[in-house]
Amino acid sequence: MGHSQADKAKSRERILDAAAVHIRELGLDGLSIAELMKSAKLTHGGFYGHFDSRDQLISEALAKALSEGGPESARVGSTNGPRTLKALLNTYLSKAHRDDRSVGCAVAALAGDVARSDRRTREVMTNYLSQYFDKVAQLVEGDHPDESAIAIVCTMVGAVALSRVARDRSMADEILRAAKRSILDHVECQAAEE
Amino acid sequence: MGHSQADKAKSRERILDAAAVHIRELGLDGLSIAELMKSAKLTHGGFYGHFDSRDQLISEALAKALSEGGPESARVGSTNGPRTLKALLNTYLSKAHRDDRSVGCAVAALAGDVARSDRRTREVMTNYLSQYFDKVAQLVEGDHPDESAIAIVCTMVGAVALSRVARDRSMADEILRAAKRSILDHVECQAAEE
DNA sequence: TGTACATCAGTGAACGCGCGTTCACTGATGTAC
DNA sequence: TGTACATCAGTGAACGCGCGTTCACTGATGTAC
Repeated sequence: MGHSQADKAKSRERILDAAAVHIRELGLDGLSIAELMKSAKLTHGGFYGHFDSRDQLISEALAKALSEGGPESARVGSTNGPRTLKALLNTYLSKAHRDDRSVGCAVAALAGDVARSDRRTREVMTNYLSQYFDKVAQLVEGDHPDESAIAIVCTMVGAVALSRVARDRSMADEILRAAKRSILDHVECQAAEE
Repeated sequence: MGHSQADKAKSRERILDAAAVHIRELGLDGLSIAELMKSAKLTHGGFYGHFDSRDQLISEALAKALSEGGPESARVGSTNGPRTLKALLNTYLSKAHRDDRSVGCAVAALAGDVARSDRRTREVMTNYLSQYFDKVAQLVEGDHPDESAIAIVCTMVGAVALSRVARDRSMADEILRAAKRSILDHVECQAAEE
């Protein structure tokens, strides 16, 4: 085994990447360090050379998962993020996003888990939400863009979460469709008011 | 110890009541049978006299939690449930509902957990959602009450979940307020259109 | 260039612990005479 | 009414297991001469 700083940093990155996937698939409680280290092609004992504790890993993995965003979905405002509300909704409220939790939006997958978690983990998602609201606000017009943006994000997150619950395929699809239509109706309706 | 059927049924009910609270507080993974039985004033060995397995308990406890609804919130259409959309939102999107998960809406608390759960557990929440959408649809007017109702429920659930994540109190409150205002604006705006 | 040594990322056995589950037992109650 | 027995809800010790965490060790690489 080598021991350059660069190699160690790469291992840490590999663990974190795997963890960001694991938590979205299995939930915060579902991640096991032994399984995680297998995914990163390492033995479980090595974990504590990179992280102080499971809790620290979780909060860092959540940050990583959030930064990956979703299927281009959450990366609003980034260079290649969606430029319109409609484009955002088309990716965020897509069947592809619903069906692949492992690379999707961590808010939709983990909000319930994070609400029960420790201070640091909640802070990570809180900070992300705050920025995310702002970015979505830039995509909406009307008298209260900030208020609208918050409500739109609530609808988006709720829709993906509920669509993943529904065992009935047509109901699951209908949830995504209804949320998208309703959000677009809302902004059009408000625009017409002026 | 007695052994009448009535006594046994009462014990089972006590376990189920406690479980419905535990899962909302701790998540589906957070419930421990030993802790649960302590809450029900029994020893943990007795559990299997009432349930076949932890999984069976979870799906029944979820049904129980859902039927309890929330702080009068989810019991739309029941005798003492809210009669208007505004009344529903005032209870569902209240600080009291956000701050007491243990008796609140199980969808807001557990949608993410249930999405990762077994078939039976997902079915329980799916069936509940289907009925809930219908009940909310009865409270909205406009051209597409079903579609609107689904989107409204997504917004409500998302808002409570995100408000529970936010560590910043004012941000948490703002999420509830924005969701409420936005939903009411939406229905008014659509009504004005006609 | 070649050898001797120091470094330290990663290994894998071991730890105590709490989990879900099983089961032989207890003892209060209901039933039979 | 009083005694003997059957029932069975609940008890509590025990099970194997996987968890998070620790630690003495390994062995490939970098450095010194």
